[in-house]
Amino acid sequence: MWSTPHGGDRWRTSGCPLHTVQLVQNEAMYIVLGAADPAQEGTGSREGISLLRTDASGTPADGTEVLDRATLAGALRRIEEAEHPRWVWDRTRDWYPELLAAGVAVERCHDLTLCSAILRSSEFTAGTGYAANAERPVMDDPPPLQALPALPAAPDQDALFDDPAGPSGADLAAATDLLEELRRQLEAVRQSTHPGRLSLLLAAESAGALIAAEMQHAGVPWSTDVHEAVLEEYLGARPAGYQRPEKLEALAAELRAVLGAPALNPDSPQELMRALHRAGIEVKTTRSWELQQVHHPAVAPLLRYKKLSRLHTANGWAWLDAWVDGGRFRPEYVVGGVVSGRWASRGGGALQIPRQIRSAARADRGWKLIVADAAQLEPRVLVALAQDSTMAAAARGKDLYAGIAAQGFGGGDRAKAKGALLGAIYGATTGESGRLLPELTRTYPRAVGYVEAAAKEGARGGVVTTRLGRSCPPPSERWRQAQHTTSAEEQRRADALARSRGRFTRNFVVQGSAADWAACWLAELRRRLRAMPAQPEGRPELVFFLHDEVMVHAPEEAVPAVVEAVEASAAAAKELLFGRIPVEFPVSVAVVDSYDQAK
DNA sequence: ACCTTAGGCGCG
DNA sequence: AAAGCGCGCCTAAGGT
Repeated sequence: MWSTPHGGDRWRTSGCPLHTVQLVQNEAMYIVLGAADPAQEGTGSREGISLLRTDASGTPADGTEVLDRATLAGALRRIEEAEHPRWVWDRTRDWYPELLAAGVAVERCHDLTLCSAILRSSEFTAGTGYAANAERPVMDDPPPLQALPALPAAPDQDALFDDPAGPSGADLAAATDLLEELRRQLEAVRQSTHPGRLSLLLAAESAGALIAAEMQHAGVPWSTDVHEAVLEEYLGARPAGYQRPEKLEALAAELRAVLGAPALNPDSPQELMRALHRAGIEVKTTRSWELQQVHHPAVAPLLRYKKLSRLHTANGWAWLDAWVDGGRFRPEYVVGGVVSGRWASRGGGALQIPRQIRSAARADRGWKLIVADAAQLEPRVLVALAQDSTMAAAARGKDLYAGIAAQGFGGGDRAKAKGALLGAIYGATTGESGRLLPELTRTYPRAVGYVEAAAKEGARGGVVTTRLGRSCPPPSERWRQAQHTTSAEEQRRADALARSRGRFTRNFVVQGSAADWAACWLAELRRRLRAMPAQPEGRPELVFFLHDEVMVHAPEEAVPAVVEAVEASAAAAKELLFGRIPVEFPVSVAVVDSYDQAK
């Protein structure tokens, strides 16, 4: 029986069966890659790559080896095949794209920069002194995204390591320094309050860095023809230069006529607002949802214009020119780009591919897309975190919200159940979900209590932590200053700031733990895909990942095995995070020719 | 001529 | 049907 009437750790969540899943392999040998250390090697050359072997505790196994840049890729391939090490480097994104371009893939790594960021802020390592010692130039935060030059659609990867100004060039850290940092990190994990969870998180994060580079290398198979056909259908023929497409211009003309504003530029919110007011349409903003409430002949063409204009500017011909090359869409994924552990992206809007154009993402002939997403991931993660037995019972089926409604919540209305639960996770205060919160709290005190506690901790300036140990940033100095004030006016501002931070931390524990789960899912799936035998056409490849959704491009013969791997990996991720608990994390899997056919 | 911010909207 | 979380990217608008 997994449910006991009161208190304590009611579910057995310890004893993650790490041996069943090889995400974390402690027996793996580490090989540190960095610059040859001039002091030790006496070469004085920064061109050489130094390679240090260590055992699983970070103790050097034998002497260093210095590799020539020109022969590096070949040497790494041989070592990878013979020794299956865990490669250690400062930043995966500095090494791996070039290795992939040279045809070298590695099984696993330890990304010192990403792991450093986690360990520095994690509450689990607060007592280890790691944070105080980690302030070293090589482990500094990556520069802000705006400071980085935008990448072209397909980075020129012809020449391996021949760019002296490249990231693995002159600023490469000495391997001996990196080894020292690795040992500090391993020690921090050992001394932490949850070594098992943290080592899992570091392994998953590092695997994510490998996967991000591999996905950018592979790209999403993308049909320019299909995309252009969609654009022509919605917008008309491709315009010359920077003109509006035909159908967009026609809508603009209609709008000008209906509003009696012959010079109106509908792209200008200010002009649009004035024209709407002159026509007697009293809106406070020009947002679509507000316009939808209004009955006026201008509304329909305006909404249509906005929709098409969005398609044209965000994912039109210019987007195709910039981001699709050689039949592949190659966005850049930024692992560690979101504090919650989600990935960010840069270029091409990879996290916002609109439904309108998803038909252009299509499998090669003889191949399929396997599109899988975790059903209602965040609510299920909350159930597991909070160990809410009542809600777990509602989560037995495939549809958690229907299960909650079936337990009588909201008068059995599924939409109300969904709204209330998501509202609790996001911190809604008004509207229907706000009104339903008391009932939700009465019915599921543990689940609601869990996010309420996180909100309370954040509002008082505290830090909260995900299941595997990723902690949110502390409040800024300005936030803390604002909290003790005397004037009533400033106190209201301070309270608003406190509530805002509360909503952030409330959501952080759920979104971040869901990201923990997804990272393990993805890493385990990659491991299983790599273990599959190659088909004559090639082997399955991960081509896309979006928070709780993955896409695999695979030869048809491999499809059943891929589907099985997707599902097994989801089950494995659950056990890795929570052990054997009575909560399922079902994935819905679609085998399709194009992305739009999936849900 | 550039850079930043705001409004708006796409995705989860 | 929309407020409450996390993002990126577009244009217009308001700076310097």
